[in-house]
Amino acid sequence: MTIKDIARLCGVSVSTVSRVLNDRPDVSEENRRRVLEVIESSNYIPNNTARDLVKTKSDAIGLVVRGVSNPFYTDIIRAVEDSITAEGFTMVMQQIGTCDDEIKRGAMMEREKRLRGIVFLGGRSDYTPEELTVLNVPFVCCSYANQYGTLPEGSYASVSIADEEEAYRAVTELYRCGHRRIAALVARTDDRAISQLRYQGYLRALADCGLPTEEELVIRAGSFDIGDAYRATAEKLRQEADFTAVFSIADNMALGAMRALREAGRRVPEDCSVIAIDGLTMSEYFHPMLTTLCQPMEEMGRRSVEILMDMIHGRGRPRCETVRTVLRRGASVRRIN
Amino acid sequence: MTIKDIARLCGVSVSTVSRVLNDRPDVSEENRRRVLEVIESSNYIPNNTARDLVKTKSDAIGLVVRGVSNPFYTDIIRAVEDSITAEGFTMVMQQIGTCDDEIKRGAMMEREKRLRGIVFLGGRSDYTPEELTVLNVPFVCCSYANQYGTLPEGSYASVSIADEEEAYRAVTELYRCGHRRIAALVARTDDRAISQLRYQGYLRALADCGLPTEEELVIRAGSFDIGDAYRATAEKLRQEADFTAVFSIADNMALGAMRALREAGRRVPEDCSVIAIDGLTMSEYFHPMLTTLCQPMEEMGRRSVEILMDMIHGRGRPRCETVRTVLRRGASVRRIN
DNA sequence: GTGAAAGCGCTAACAT
DNA sequence: ATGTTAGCGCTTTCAC
Repeated sequence: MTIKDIARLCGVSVSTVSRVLNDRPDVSEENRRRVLEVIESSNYIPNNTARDLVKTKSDAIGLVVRGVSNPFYTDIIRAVEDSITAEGFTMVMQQIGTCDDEIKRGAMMEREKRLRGIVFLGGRSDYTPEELTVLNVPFVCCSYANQYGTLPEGSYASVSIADEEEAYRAVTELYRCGHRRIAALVARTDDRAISQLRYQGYLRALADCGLPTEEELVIRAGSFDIGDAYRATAEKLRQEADFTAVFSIADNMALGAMRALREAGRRVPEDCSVIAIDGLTMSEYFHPMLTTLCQPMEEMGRRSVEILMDMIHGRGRPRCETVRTVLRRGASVRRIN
Repeated sequence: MTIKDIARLCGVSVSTVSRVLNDRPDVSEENRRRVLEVIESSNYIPNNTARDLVKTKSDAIGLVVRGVSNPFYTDIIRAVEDSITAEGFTMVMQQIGTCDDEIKRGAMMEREKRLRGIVFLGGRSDYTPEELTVLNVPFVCCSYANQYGTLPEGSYASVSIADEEEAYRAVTELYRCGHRRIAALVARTDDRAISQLRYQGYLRALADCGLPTEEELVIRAGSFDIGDAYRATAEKLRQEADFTAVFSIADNMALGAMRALREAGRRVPEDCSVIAIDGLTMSEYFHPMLTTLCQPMEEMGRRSVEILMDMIHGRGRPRCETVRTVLRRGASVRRIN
């Protein structure tokens, strides 16, 4: 069933049918009604492929997700998908490994799929202007930004929290509660992305509080995976590392750490406090409830798509939005002063 | 950059370039090399849209996810996406609400996107042959099956656990541990899908164990959402319902229930045991560790795509695979006999 | 082995 | 207001 068949069935030309299909005004009411009727009764659905071809563009937005093991992305993916669909576009999602280059993969998808835009979830924060030249459609970085300042103002879009500052805030919160031996649970300290940024916030907070930086206090999990965090924390505890609080760069990792603490006989928060950043729903159900800086995930997904749409429709330059976290006080942090 | 440009650059015809692009044998080695060279150096990527149009089919597999709030789907979505990409196809994902009709949405997508196949995640279990006629491409039901037997053998494909039986198994496990007052935490009892099937398994188990069915023992959450499960359980506890164990139809819901129990002053498992079905990674990190029947999620996603590929490539009829769960004993169930 | 040409289903001038 | 027609970029006969 093609547009031709509909045209024949209605006794009109294909252009008339096409006009009805695209809600053009220049069709007589009578013809419009007839065409609509036939379309309805024949169950006709236009071939998007043909439409895309002639318009030399599709209705697809690519979502490139880097690092699959973080449940933090789940809610964002949902919000992104919802928004994209609500805007009349289609989401094509592709996951890539932590070692893959999201820009290259995005560029591939862009051309193969004739994408109209791309949302990157969880990428590096230090793109160079040169490597971005392969991208010819608007894109927006969701949940991370160019926080190393390697890109000129206005040349890219992002929606994220201020990772370094929020980490700083979390750590000083522990300091205010009297903690002086504060450990950091990180994925890596050199990923040029979220983990490194939050680690830097941790370091700055320690410095500002007049606390020394010690390798003993850094728990390196290697990834954002809950199991890795659990094992790394367990190992650190086995070495009898001395700390009264843990700042985890992610909720997910904090939950792994809490199990390790528990199994090592250290109660949270009596023997060790835990604070994290992310605000997973799940964290509210743990015992003790995790104290965490909540990212507005639904909003972040939504805003990302809004910015992308503005760019696609030529409304304004790319812009970077920084959203604030909200401290959700659970019961995993104890005052000790 | 189109195929024409490449042809011109190489001094050959578009057909020759097309042949090279599609790995046809009938091209001279010399031409092939030249074309490949130019393609490489010019960064040319074929327009998939045009290819799809002429082949009257795309490389897209649709993933229709129904009910967004269940973290159980996360891992499956990942496995499905990985497998689809590995097979050289593209995943187009669409989420739909619990009230939407997945078959209708699938049919829409099928035609708009020229899908080659569809994976349904979380649908009803009682399709009629008639309503499936709108689907003209192979599809596979992932994580649920036609367990009401409304479809003729060999007319659909699925990968799932035997929901009713696994629920039966979970409940009898509680019985064996001495529990006689066993509550069921369900989403609904009439959704013609997973919740109802597992509830039926619960009922059968009670009957076989000679235990009466009581409304007092049914906690109706209305959805699979953790918050709904938490609230429903809290409400049931406020009514001082009398039970020593809870069978939750999903891990996620069990975690909500455990918080409600804790807040009501009931310790798990000392005062109340909890068992569930799903096997979320997260459940291993809760305290007490949740005892649950684990579904092989990664395998389920992978197998679904394998079956779909077989159907797309005309290898064999649709088939239904039932996978077994594995009991992961946590610490949430206590023997009381 | 290679090229010319006819479409795939649709949109968008352009003509009427 | 409506119809005619030329492509969009590619694959695939069908000649040569």
